[in-house]
Amino acid sequence: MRTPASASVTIEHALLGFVAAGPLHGYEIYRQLSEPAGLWQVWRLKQSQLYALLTKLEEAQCLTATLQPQDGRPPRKIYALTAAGRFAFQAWLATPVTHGRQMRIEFLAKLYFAHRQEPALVLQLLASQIAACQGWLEALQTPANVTPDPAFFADAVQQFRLNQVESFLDWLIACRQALLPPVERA
Amino acid sequence: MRTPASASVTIEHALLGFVAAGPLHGYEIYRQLSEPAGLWQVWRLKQSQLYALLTKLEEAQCLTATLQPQDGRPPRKIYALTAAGRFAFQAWLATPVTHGRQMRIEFLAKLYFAHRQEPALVLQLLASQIAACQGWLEALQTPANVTPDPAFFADAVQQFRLNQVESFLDWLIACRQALLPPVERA
DNA sequence: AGAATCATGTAAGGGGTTACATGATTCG
DNA sequence: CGAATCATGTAACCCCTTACATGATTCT
Repeated sequence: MRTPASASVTIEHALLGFVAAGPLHGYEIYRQLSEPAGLWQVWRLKQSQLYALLTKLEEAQCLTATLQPQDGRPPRKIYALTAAGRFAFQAWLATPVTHGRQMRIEFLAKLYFAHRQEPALVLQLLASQIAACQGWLEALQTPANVTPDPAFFADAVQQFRLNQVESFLDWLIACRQALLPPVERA
Repeated sequence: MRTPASASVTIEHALLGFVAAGPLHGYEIYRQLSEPAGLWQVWRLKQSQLYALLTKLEEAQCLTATLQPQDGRPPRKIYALTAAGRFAFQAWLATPVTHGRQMRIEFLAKLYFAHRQEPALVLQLLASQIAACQGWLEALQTPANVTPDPAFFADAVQQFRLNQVESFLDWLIACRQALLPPVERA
């Protein structure tokens, strides 16, 4: 009964990225998802969960399905993006993640699809995520988040978080460097 | 029906740490857990989940409960550690986490209880976690995990992981430095 | 012929979250 | 007197995971 209401652009929107290049049936999506050097590296889905998510995306009208009968086999459900689906996917792809815990899976998934779609997109994604991380850094250094009298545990947690964000930034910047044409170096 | 069987020393064993200093009733555990500068920083439990976990720990015979009636109130359930519970807690506390994703909550929880119990324990915990992280680093550099021909995405993921582990190590070592008596500097 | 794989799913179970229930005490 | 807090929980729900079901091809 509870409407998600607030913009919950969640990771399942990543799946739209497989269909973005053209209509596909469920099992083919599963195979692309499972390629060892691909998205599988960071997001491992069970087949059954994939089917559940596809059904959900269909209900959310991000995907439309058409049945393609096969002789002597269950019919394939060919999924294609709706206009809303294409919009939702591009929005997901362009939005940086808002918490450090989303870097490990969700941001890397964005990176995967950005690179698949159009390598130039990767630079935009990196830029907006770098800006977001710099924002986290400032928030962490805000007086409200700095414990007045230093206690071991609170300090350790604070340092841990600073350290995490800084390391994300280092990595993001290194990724950007790696993408700039080598010509730039003079 | 499936027995966890293999050593699944999970985070709920952290709760035993509250009782380690002496028997407590559920609500008091909740209050200590909710102190803003304490474990709350890293692990936020709903009251109902806390009660559920306490029940589970009781069923697992890590805790015993004795009812203490109060007039005009529901009786308090006073929890105390069993021998098995004390053992399980010490084992949990002494074991480094095995995956990077467990650093953010579970390792910091270990740190919290180690410091509460006995500051000297913190150094042992740091040392064993440092060793574990160095192991992860070596595993990541193993030929099996290094992609033969460099592809953008696989490389980015690999670099992300290396970067994460290195940053954990930096932080762990900085924590250790902060704990060594300042006398050491000459 | 028999086993494995392709290609869909459905069903049951476990764990966690949200919301609700209860009844006295204390605070303003 | 009314509201918030203390101090226990229970009930319903959602999500994910594991296991099972189906029925035809393809491989040995």
